[in-house]
Amino acid sequence: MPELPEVETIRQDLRRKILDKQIIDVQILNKKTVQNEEGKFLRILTNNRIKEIDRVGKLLIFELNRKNFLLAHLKMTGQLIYVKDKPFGLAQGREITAGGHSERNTDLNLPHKHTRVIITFEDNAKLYFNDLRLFGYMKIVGEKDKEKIKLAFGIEPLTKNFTLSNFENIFKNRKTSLKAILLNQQLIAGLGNIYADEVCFAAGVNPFKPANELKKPEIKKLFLEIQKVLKQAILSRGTTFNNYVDSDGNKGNYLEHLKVYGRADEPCAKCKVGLKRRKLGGRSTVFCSICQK
DNA sequence: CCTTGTGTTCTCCG
DNA sequence: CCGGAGAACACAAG
Repeated sequence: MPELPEVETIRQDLRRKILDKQIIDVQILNKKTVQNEEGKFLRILTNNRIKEIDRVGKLLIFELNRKNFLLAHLKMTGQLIYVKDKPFGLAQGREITAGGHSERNTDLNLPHKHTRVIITFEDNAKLYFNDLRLFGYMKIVGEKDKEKIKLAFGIEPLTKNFTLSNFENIFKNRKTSLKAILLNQQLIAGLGNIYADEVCFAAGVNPFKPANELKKPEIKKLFLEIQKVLKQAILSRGTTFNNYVDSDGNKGNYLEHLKVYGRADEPCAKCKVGLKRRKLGGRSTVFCSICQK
């Protein structure tokens, strides 16, 4: 479940690894993952270079030469794993030394049965797009389409465009629940089920509360907590609940910071009363009925 | 049965 | 009957 902090972690790491390197080979192992005609995808990528890596919400945008853009969305179970050229005699990826704080949970004997696309660079390093459930995708688009897609997203919460007044406007004249607002990518980009629940708890607001019933101080608290939670999650390199790993195959460290997500029936961190779990828009939602009004 | 991100489709209301 | 909002569904696999 990569959300903004996880996708941002991948973006920052990959920027240092693959920028400006020539792509010498591309393999499509599962056609469903690539949303272009196969020949076009291979033709545009091969011999091209990634000039910059951008992100909007949970979507990665690799800027290529000649005004082409490779979009990559991980959806629920996608991974982008970078592996340097293997020293002779060692299995791919096994040379990485121990000692990191993070725990490796990915079989780095790549490719494996969930590898869908492999991009090879001039130094024989490889970028693997793995995806167990086949929801994720890669797609090459031109500049016009790229801009159109970016415009469809709402405010980026960690940019200067995210102002209290912009945020307040989102709540006006809307009857839907607070959490539905937070999850709506066309309003605010990047929050998913984990961070939406965490932000509601941190702000002390009930996720089921209708948007137009929120008071100004509640909106302000949400505004501040969105930024605080996302920044801390990025510093922790994201949350690994099930499937997520960074581009080195390492887990994120934010799991231990989660106060509500995945903690139904556990005591609330603030008041010690058992956390509740209810469905909201088909999504599991965990909250404290005492601390979140 | 459960898990979730997002695009599409359906329904409701003024 | 139109527009928009919001809810429901579809998808995928383990």
